[in-house]
Amino acid sequence: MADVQIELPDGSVKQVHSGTTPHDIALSISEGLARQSLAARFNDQLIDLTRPLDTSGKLALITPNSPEALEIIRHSCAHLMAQAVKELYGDEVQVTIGPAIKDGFYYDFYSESKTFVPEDFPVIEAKMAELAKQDQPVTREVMTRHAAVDLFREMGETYKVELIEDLGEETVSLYRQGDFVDLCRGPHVPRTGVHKAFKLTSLAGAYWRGDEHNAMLQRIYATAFLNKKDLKAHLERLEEARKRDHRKLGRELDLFSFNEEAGGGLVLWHPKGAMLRTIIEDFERKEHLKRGYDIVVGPQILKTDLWKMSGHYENYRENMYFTEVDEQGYGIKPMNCLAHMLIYKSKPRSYRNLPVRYFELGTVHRHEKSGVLHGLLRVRGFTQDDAHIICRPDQIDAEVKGVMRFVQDVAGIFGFDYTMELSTRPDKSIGSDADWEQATKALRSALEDSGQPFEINEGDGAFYGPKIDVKLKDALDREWQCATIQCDFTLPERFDLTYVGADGEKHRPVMLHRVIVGSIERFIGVLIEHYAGSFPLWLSPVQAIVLNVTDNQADYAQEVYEQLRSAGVRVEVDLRNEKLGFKIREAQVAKIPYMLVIGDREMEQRTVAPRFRDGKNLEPVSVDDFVAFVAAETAAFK
RNA sequence: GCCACCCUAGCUCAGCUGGUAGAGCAACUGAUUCGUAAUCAGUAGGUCGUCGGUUCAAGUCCGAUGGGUGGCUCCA
Repeated sequence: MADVQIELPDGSVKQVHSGTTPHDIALSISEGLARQSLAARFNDQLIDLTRPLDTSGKLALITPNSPEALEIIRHSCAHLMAQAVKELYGDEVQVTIGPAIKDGFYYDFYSESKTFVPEDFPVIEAKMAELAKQDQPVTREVMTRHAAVDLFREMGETYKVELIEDLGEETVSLYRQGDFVDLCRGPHVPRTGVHKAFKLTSLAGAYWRGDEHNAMLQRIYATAFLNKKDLKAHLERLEEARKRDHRKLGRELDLFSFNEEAGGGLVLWHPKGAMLRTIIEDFERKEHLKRGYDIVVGPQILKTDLWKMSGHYENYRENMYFTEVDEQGYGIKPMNCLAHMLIYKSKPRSYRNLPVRYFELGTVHRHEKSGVLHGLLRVRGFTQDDAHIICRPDQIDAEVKGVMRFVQDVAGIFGFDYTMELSTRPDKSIGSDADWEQATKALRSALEDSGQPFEINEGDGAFYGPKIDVKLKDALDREWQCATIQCDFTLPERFDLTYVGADGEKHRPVMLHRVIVGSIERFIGVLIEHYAGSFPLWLSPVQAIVLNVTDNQADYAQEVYEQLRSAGVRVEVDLRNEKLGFKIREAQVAKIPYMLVIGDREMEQRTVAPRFRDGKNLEPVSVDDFVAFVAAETAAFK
């Protein structure tokens, strides 16, 4: 048998016989290492511990401390769950796929007769624990495609058969533990006994291969960790995240509500929520004016014929609301671009006056499928901080960069981390190659200039142009698209937008659709979770509340309240005959930044004693000083 | 839209295998005037999402429908 050279991470080289496994090598180092190891990395490829090595190369053992460990454990745990399900429900259920995902794993099952319910979880978990306790060896075997197809067909696993047939490989690898066999690339942990900390978390429907025309599978979500302590910590984190759910906080802080008689996905903004909106809208108007945008306002409904001309009727009709009066059809706007185009078209344009930047806090309505509605994050009526930049082709680059800076500035003010994606030309698209190339280049160069990492979604652009998407995360780490910049070649064409160039001829401008926060509703939803409801002073719907200790200071407290209110501070006063501790608690629960306590001392000295919501008491200050403080903080977006 | 689950007082929740509803908080009333996260006592409040069915009898079982939750598909 030929020798091979195995280089270990510490640089040492072991001379071993071909066919030696990573497990053997681990054992030669120490028994503890061999016992702990879960898998191995050989020349940048993850392999099983029991995989014979027949070439020289670099080997690293994957132990629980390795970054890859969790993913391998979760993937293996998905097999354990499938094994348990097969043992419990046997031929009633077919297995499909079961990958590791962020924070856990899932497995999709198909069954005509068995419907999983949450009550099955403890039963499945118990079976998993039983199989883990048996510490069955997990073995890999390789067979030809035909043999594998025959095997799974015999077992009645038609989904596996389909997978193997579509794989197009001559040989496939299977993993076996006990009586359970699954098609899988691996690698897997060596024994089922590795699984000590797992929990089934939820049930969901999922289409086979993600296609809604396919069968609906039953997906069981679960999670697994290296040990029980990590699992417990993870479950506690989830619990914490649920506390900052914007739907819960929205009710508790009395910001907004929904009403089923009004309709799903239609937000009712209560006074405090509407205040928050107003603050953000005022901020938006100011920031847009600063950056050379013009504010415009379009109508809520436009004639159906116009939506036909724009292509929305053809491509977006099922998402639109229509109405008819006096035999004239109208469409309620799902986007703001049409009115902006008409404004542009209202008079001849010169190349000298481009770009035009039309900004509108435009309220749109889209009929979203009922199952996708989600608090403020996915609604049917929302207001976008929408703008359309109509420019010469040579101006795209500078305009896109300007928008990117705008996005970064705003993200910085709110303290958001975000991820960015560039989506390029899809198969079905319109516009010339040159247009696409120029626009994509402009977007890419703006992204590169931003200095932030970004991902590329090849072929994921809109049919009318490439786009940049910026995504923010909610409390549960789900990503929500907020800002987006899209190049559009279609609408200027369809609406015959032109400008007169230096040559006296008519030319076609380019249009950029862009939003900075996206939908105000969604943004506020994410914002609530981001701040866990404790908004910074400049955003707080109520910035301060005046609290008197006893009735004795009621008149002075009222006077302070009026003084603050007329100075522009968003302030409330609580003169109820309650103990101070009670009033503080209520203000605290309402997450009001400053409580201004007034007792006899403050009344005598004509001051207020501020208490911040973190519990810290500040030195008593005069009302004027407090007003100045609020103004300074607000100006600094604190 | 699809799959599963949920829907009891304003909120959070109890209500066993069917025998026409209960708590805490909030609200209201009264007493208490008390300096940094809950003073005490009392009162009121629900045709158990809606419609239909089974049953002598349904919050509890069945069906439909509305809304919601977690996903899938789609998307700001």
